[in-house]
Amino acid sequence: MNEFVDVAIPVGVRKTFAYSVPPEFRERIAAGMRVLVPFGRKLVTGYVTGIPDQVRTGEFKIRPVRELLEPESTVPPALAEIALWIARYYFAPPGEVFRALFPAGTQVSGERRISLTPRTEMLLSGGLRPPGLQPQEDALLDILAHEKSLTIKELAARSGLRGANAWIESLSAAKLIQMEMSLERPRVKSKEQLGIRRLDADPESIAGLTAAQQRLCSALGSSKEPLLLQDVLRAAGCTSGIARTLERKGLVEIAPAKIQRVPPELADSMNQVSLTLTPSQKEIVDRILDMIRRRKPERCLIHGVTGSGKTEVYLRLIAEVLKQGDTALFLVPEIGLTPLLSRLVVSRFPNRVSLLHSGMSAGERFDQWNRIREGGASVVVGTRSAVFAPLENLRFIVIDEEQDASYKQDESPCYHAREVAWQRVQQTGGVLLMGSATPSIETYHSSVQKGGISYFHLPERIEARPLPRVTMVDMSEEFRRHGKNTVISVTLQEELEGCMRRGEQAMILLNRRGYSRTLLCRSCGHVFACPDCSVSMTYHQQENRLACHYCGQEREVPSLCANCGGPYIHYAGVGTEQLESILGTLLPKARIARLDRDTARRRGNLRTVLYSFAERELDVLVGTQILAKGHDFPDVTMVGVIAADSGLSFPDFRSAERTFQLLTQVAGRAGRGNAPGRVVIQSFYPDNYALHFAQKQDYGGFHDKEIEFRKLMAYPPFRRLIQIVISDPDSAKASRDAERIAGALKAQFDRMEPASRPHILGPAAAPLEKLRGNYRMQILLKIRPDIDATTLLQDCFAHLESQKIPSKVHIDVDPLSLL
DNA sequence: AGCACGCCGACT
DNA sequence: GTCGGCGTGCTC
Repeated sequence: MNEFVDVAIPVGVRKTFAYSVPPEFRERIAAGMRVLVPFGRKLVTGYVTGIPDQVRTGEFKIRPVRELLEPESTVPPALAEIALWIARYYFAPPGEVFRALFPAGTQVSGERRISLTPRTEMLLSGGLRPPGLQPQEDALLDILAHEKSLTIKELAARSGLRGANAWIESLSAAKLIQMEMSLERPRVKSKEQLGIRRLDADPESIAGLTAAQQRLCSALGSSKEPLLLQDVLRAAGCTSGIARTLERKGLVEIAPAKIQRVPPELADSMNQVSLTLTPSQKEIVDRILDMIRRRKPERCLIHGVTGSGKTEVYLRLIAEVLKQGDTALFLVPEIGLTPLLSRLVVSRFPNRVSLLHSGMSAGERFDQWNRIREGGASVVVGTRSAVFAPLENLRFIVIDEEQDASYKQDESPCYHAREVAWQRVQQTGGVLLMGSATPSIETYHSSVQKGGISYFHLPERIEARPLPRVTMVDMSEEFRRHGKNTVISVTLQEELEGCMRRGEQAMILLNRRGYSRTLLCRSCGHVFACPDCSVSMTYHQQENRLACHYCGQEREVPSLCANCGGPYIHYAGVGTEQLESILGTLLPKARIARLDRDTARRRGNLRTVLYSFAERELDVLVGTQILAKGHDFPDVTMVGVIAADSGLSFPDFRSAERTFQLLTQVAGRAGRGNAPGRVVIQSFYPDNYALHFAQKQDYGGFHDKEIEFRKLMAYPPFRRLIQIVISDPDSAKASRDAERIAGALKAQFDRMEPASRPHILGPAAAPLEKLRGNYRMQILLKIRPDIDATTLLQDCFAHLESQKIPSKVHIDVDPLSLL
C-alpha cells in the first residue's frame, strides 16, 4: 500500500527510479506530486509518476523519499498522465517532461555540506590536534576550522589535494567531521509582504476622515482582498502613518499576506464593444457548442481569413463553457499574445482569466500557476507551455493560428502543443478548436479529406471587406529591363508613392535580418563564415559587426579578405536594416521604422513601434515575419514583399507551405479598413506554386498541389517522421555514431514485414552541417501512419540504449523543421 | 546532469 | 615513478 513510488528525476535518463515511502507519507503521496529524494550523493526534486504494486527488490538498494514538496507542488493526476504520454510519444526523459509541467525556478535540490564536529572544533580552537592523522587530513581540518561549512567539491578544490575525497571519507569515518544535507531553496516562491485589506466599517467612522485618509480608502477600492501596502500608499500618495491611523480606527487590516504578482495585462481592462455574430459565425458557435455539450472528445478547425471574426467565435464558446462551470484554455503563438488580445479576454471574463507566457517574470508565472491550480481562474490565455496549465474540468481548448511553428518545442521534450491539447481534451471529453487562415497541411488534410476533424469555413471578412489585390513582380524581368540589381521594383515604388500620397500606411516584408547577408571577397570568392556554424555571417551596420544568426557570436568587420588578403569585399544580400535605409532614400518624406528580432530585442520596443504605427506616427513599417502576425492596422493599404522566394531555397519539405502561409498572412494585413488593399510580391520565381497560389489567395489550390507532392515524396501527412540528429565536435565521430545507430535501427526494421517497414534516410550530413561547433549527422525515419510508431521507437531504442550512444543524440518526433 | 572509476601521455 | 586526461557507466 503506497509502500513504493516510481519517481522521474530531471536528468537525461529515459527511465524512472523506485523509492520507498516512509509510513508518514503513505496517505498523501500520489502521482503528479513533487518529492525530494536522494539521488547519487545529492538531494534532488523528483516527480512521482506512479505507484507500483510491487518493486523488483534485490537489484538495487531502494532509498526512501526524503520529503513531500507540498503544498505548492502537485499537479492534477490527469496532467501526470499527459506527462507520461509525452515521455512515451516524443521519446523524452520523463524527468524532463515533468519538469516542464511546473513553473520555472521552483526546483529544490540539496548537497552534502561538511563541517567540523563540535568536539573537533573545540580541540582545534584549543590549539590541540587529533592524534595520528596524515598531513592531508590535518590540512583539511585546518581549512574547515576557518569555514563554517563547505561542500565536498569546495573543500576538495580549496585543499588542492588529489584524492581529497578519500581523505574526507576517512575523517568522516573517524567522526572528526560531519556531513549533512543542506537544501538549496527554490529561486521562486510565493511572496509575502505587508498587505492592506479593507474591513467592514460602520458609516460614522468613515464620515470624519481626513483628505489623505479618504484618498487611501479610495485607493483600496471596494474589494476585501489584501493589496500590497506599498502599492496602495504610492497610489494614494500618502505615507504608512495614514494607513496605521486607519488601522487603529478599525477600517483596515495590515498584515503580512501572500501577494499575487499580477502581470500588467491582467490588471487593466478595456471597453467592450458588443459584437453581433454574423449568421455564419452563429452557425459555427451553435454547432461547436453542441459538441461541447455532448462531452465526447472532438477536434474542429475553423478556416477563416484574417478578419473573418474567429476570435469572437472563440470568446462566445469560452463564455458558454464557463457558464457550464467548466474551464477553458486559449493558446496563441509566441508573438500572437498581444496586450490587446489579453485585455480583450480579461475584460470579457473579469477576474476569471489567468495569463501564462514567456514575457512574464518567473514570479508572475509562479503566482498565476498557483492561482490556476487552486481553482482561482477558469480561463487561461497563454503560449505553448500554457497547454500544461493545471486546470481541472478542462472542456475546451482553442489553438489560434494552429499552423504556427512556435507550438512545437524544439528542444527536449519536443512536444507539439496541438497534440498535447488533443490528449488533454480526450481525457475530459472536451473539444479542441483550431483556428487558422492558413491551416497546416496536416490539419486541413485530416479535416477535409481524411475526416476526424470537423471543418468550418469562414470565407468572408466581416462587413464583406474585399480581399487585397495581389500583384506579382518578376525580378529577373525587372533586372533585364532596368539593368541594375534593384531591391525595390518600379511597380512597388509607384505603389508606395501612391500610398504615401494618399496618406495611407504601408508594410514591407523582408524575411532577412541585418544589413547584408554575406561578405564575399571579389578576388578569391572567400565567404566570411561563422567559425562554429556552417552559415555565412551577417553584417549589421548599426553595431558594425558580423553576427552569426544561429549561434549568436559576433566578429569585427574585416577590411581585408581573411583568405587572400585582398581589399575588395563585396556586401551581398539585402537585409531589413539596409532595406530601411533604401526606403528612406526612396521616400524621403516618409516616417519609417523597422521591426525585427534586432529591434524587438530591446524590451518594450516592439510594443512602442507597433503602438506608434497604430497611432499613425509612422508611415512605413519594414520588417521580418514579425510583421505578418502583429496587430491589425486599419490604415495599412499596401503591403510589399521583397524576396518572397527566400524561404523556398531552404532544404526542407515544408518550405513551400511556410512561404505560402507567410505570404498569405502578410497579404491579409493589407486593407483591413475601408480602403481596398494592394499587395506587391517580388520574386525571381513567380511561377513557383507557393507564390502562385499565394497571389491568388487560393488556399485550396495550394493544398491540392502540395498534398500531391507530399504523397509522391512520402512526407507527412502520409508518413510520420522521426528525426535523429547526432552531433559531435569531431565530424568523424558523429559519422561513426550515426552509422552505428542507423545500422542498429535497420537491423530492427529488417525483422518487420517489408510492407510496414519504416524507411531510413541517411545517415547524411544535416542541412545545417555544423552548429555551435558540432558536426551534425541526420537520420530520418519515415513511418506509415497505421504503424504504432511509439511502440516501435520504444523497442528500437530500448535495444539501442543498451548498446550505448556516445555523442549527443537529439530525437525529434514529428519534427516541424528538418534543419 | 554530475560523479566515480579506469586506462594512457607529460612532468618531478 | 606520479598526475591527471576524459571515455564509460551509474544513479532507485
